[in-house]
Amino acid sequence: MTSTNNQDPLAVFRDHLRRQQLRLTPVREAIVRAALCQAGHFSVDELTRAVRASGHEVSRATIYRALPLLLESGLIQATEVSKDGSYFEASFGREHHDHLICRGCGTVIEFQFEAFQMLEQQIAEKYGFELLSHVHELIGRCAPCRSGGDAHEVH
Amino acid sequence: MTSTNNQDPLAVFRDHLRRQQLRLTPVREAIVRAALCQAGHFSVDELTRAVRASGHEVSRATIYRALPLLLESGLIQATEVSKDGSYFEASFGREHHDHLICRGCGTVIEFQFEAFQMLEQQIAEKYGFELLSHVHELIGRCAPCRSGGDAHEVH
DNA sequence: ATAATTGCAAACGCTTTGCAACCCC
DNA sequence: GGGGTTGCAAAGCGTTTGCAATTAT
Repeated sequence: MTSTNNQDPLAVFRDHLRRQQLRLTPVREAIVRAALCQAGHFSVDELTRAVRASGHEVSRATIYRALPLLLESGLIQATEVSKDGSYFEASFGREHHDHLICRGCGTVIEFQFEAFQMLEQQIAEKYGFELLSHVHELIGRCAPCRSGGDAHEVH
Repeated sequence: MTSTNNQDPLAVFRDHLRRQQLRLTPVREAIVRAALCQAGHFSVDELTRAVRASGHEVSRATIYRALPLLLESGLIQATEVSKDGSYFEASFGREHHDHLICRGCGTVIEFQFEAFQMLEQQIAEKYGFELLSHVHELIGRCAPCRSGGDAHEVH
């Protein structure tokens, strides 16, 4: 129950900016409004179009520069839509597993927990989906990184 | 219990290639070997370095062209490491939720299931992690796409 | 022999950044 | 008026692709 959480999101945003001596410009305001109006998930391009549709010229560069501010102030969050690709792992003959990842040093621990699979199956069925695959990653800080202070930066 | 599953991975790969009238070249063989030797997760660059370290000149382009073949033949899988960014959603005042995504039409359904959170917490503790966030996406085919045949391609 | 494979370099799409003009505070 | 903000265009980065030479079958 923080003080700003029940306020108008724009106030939250302005406070966040002020705390860093940054400015609330009309363009940024339009970006915030547009972002909050988005029904569900949106890409940078979709947000850009939405801002422009609201009558504000804006360059993609400005959107890109504003996004971190919206994220920091908690108005939006990165959806982490599963990005198939970029990383791989050998799977020949291996059991399925999910990942526990340390944000500090990048360590990846594999874990298996059948209970998850069953619950996932139930949810898929509930919505009439045929389940093909899933992404399940737990992101945290491992014991060494928690005590050791700053990140080690590996992977 | 398919016929090839217990064979040597290279045989699986060769079979897969042959089925499509593709060729097993020394370079591809080296790529397969290197991929299977990788301890855990690897990027395209890491794989390229590994192949080169094994004594084979190879261009990144060739690696990129070979990866789909390894994926199709089931020797490796895309890890889908959470790619923070690219997609966002408004989070101001919203409850946490996870996503059920249709591979056919891109529909995203949000779901909440407390049981997951508790299990995740348990796993994190088991490995001494402080849990910061998680990514949990179920990927499947929605009812319309299952019956309607081919994808609709939306989002 | 013939069609697949390869490396190179150019093209691509998305994101970041340097810079000069601009404008909020 | 000073320092943050913006747009533009250029640069980056990872991935894809056209092409001519090469090679597996």
